Amino acid sequence: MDTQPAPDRRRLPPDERRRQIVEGAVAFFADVGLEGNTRDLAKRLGVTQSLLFNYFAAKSDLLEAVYEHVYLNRLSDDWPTLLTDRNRSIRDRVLHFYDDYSKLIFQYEWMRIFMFSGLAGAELNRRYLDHLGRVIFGPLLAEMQAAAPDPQSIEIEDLWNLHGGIVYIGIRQHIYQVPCPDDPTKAITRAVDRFLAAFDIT
Amino acid sequence: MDTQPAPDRRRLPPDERRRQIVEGAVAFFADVGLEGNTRDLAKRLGVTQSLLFNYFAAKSDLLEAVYEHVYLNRLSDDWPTLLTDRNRSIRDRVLHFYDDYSKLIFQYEWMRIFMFSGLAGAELNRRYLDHLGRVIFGPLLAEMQAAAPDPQSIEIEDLWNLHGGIVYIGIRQHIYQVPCPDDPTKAITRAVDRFLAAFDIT
DNA sequence: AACCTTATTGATCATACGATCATTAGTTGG
DNA sequence: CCAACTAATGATCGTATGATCAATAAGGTT
Repeated sequence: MDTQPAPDRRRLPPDERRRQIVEGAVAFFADVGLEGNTRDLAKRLGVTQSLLFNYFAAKSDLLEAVYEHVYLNRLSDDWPTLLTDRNRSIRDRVLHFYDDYSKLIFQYEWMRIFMFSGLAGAELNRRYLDHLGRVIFGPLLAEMQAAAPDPQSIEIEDLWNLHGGIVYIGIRQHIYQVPCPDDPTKAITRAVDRFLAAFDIT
Repeated sequence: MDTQPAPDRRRLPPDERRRQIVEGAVAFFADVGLEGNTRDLAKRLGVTQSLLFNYFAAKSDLLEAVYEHVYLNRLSDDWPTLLTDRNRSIRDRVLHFYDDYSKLIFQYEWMRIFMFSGLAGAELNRRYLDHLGRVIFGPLLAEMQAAAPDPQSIEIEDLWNLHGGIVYIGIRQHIYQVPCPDDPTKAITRAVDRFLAAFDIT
């Protein structure tokens, strides 16, 4: 047996250390919740608890950085363009969107931190869902109505239902941690196809 | 202005006090999460913090009572019977079930405590979902397969998708607290009808 | 009305946690 | 190789929190 390879690599460049702390904090708070304590986090990072306060004046500031790290770039700007590209079938577009989207959100850290902050009443979640409604489901509803024989039959609430059924896979996987399909693609495809068929969208 | 009407109604019968504490604790922990502290709970109840420990040896015991109060009778024994009653149409049975079920679970306290305990990794949630799968979705799948022209086309995962889309209404309402339909009946009915139509179940 | 039982309280303890700061030691530039 | 800068540490503070227990007083019984 040899000596421990890196007993304590102290004195990282501040940028790097900060990044390390934030990424560790994301993983940590995703596990234990936003009320996880700074001592346990420091232990997991292999640094002292006081070091955290050299980089963040208060725990709430660290949580802000965690939010920013997790929420940033979670919604691609390309999706509205993708969803309104009438050179492709609605089915193609929706499946492509949910393929991308599920890869982004069906992740342990995102799912859990989103849920933790939602339960804490964070405004961030409402803003996110509002954004999702305006930027994704608004245009998508218009596209579907344009493609459906009876446009008035589709409502925004139907889209939320489609969405909820899909998101629920991630909730089962990462929140309740019950057995569910490793690859959600099949379930998503079937749900989308049922949805489009119901409105006679081809 | 008069004196306070009931400054402190002390000395309730133990059973009644215990019930009052548990019910208050359900509401309290649903609001602030399972890590809410006993002093705030006592303040909300209008009793001293130490009184709580006369009824529960530890906070964890109080939480057990909260779980029991919230989870108990959340799954009616009648539903399996209802769902397998072939004198009624599948549509009737499913709508009836989700009418009952949504009334039971689309409640602030249930939704939030279920989510809080799920995030905390509680075995209770897995047991509940497992029970749901065996007692509700198992029989329901069999009924649908018996009623569908192509029985093999329906999978249990499709039922979870239907379920998730419906449950997501409650999640939006009570977890994220975003605008959503006051009465979910319409959205549920539409989702169920789309589902049954997709499998040609009449 | 006095008494007794016990539900309830108030004071208190031990620990957990966020936050602070003087001290230590890793790294870089000359 | 040394000095200066500062990243990182360790000790410590104040408060919050779960839990304990002797003292108190509400409410029924006689």
